[in-house]
Amino acid sequence: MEDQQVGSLRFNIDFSQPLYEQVIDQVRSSIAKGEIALGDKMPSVRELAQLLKMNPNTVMRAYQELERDGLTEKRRGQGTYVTSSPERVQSFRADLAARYIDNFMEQMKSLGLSWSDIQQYVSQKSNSEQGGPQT
Amino acid sequence: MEDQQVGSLRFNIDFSQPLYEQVIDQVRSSIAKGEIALGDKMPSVRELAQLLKMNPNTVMRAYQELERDGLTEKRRGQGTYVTSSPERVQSFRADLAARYIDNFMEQMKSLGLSWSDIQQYVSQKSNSEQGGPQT
DNA sequence: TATAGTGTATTATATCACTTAATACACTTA
DNA sequence: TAAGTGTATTAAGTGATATAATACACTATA
Repeated sequence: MEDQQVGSLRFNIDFSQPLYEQVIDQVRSSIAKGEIALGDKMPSVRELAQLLKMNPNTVMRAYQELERDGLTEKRRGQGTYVTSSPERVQSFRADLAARYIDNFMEQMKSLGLSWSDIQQYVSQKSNSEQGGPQT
Repeated sequence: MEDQQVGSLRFNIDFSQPLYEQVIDQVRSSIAKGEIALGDKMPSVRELAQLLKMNPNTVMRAYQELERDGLTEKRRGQGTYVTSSPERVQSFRADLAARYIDNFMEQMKSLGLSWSDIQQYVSQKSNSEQGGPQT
């Protein structure tokens, strides 16, 4: 429930998922939404570990996956930086979106629901809320 | 990869998820799609365990959650049966669909994607395949 | 009344993912 | 030289998952 802030990064950590996955997801999201700028310096492993009250190894694990995804770059002795390449962010975003969508379509298929069923549900939902499904 | 069949139930078990979750998901799906009829007898705990090469306790765990969901009923000394109530199946299906959809919308939001972005992706995908996104 | 087949409960054990802890090393900057 | 980077290693603890071996109460049936 408690939000943690470090630089332009926000974190909201709970116990519903592995800690390293939550760090990955929330950094990803910040980059995808442009909340943290390309080329920006990330908090150091130790600094983030202390802030989020977790072990440096746990943060390391998250940082390593972010680098594998091409979203961050490491510079020896200097630190971790958000990639400066908008293309990498874009392609990662597209890949991840495709994965999410495919997974979702599988779930709908397992319930025997069609795409029009889904559209109907979403349009109902967006009418009962303000602003609709757009971010 | 190997499909297992017992009565009108099909199972495809791998090691990507906990075994009991896979049993739950696949029985749910069979009921939601009407592949197994309302009121039908389910395989016994021991029978399914032997077929799927897992421990009876693991199958039991799955069966208990299916009953909690209202999708099955147990009769002492007789066995486990699919519920005879179409209403229960419908309401469960709606609940689960809502959960899936909300989760999906959260994922899209975390990537900064709008509902129209998603529709565009899905319509592209259904054009490059046969039959479209309907089941 | 036996017997076999139901679901259920218990106890023990094993494995694996996740997490923490403590420490050390190589590199870069100041 | 000192402080701050990422990284690697070893050890330990916890909880979820799964198996194994039994045992019990209930029901249908021969």
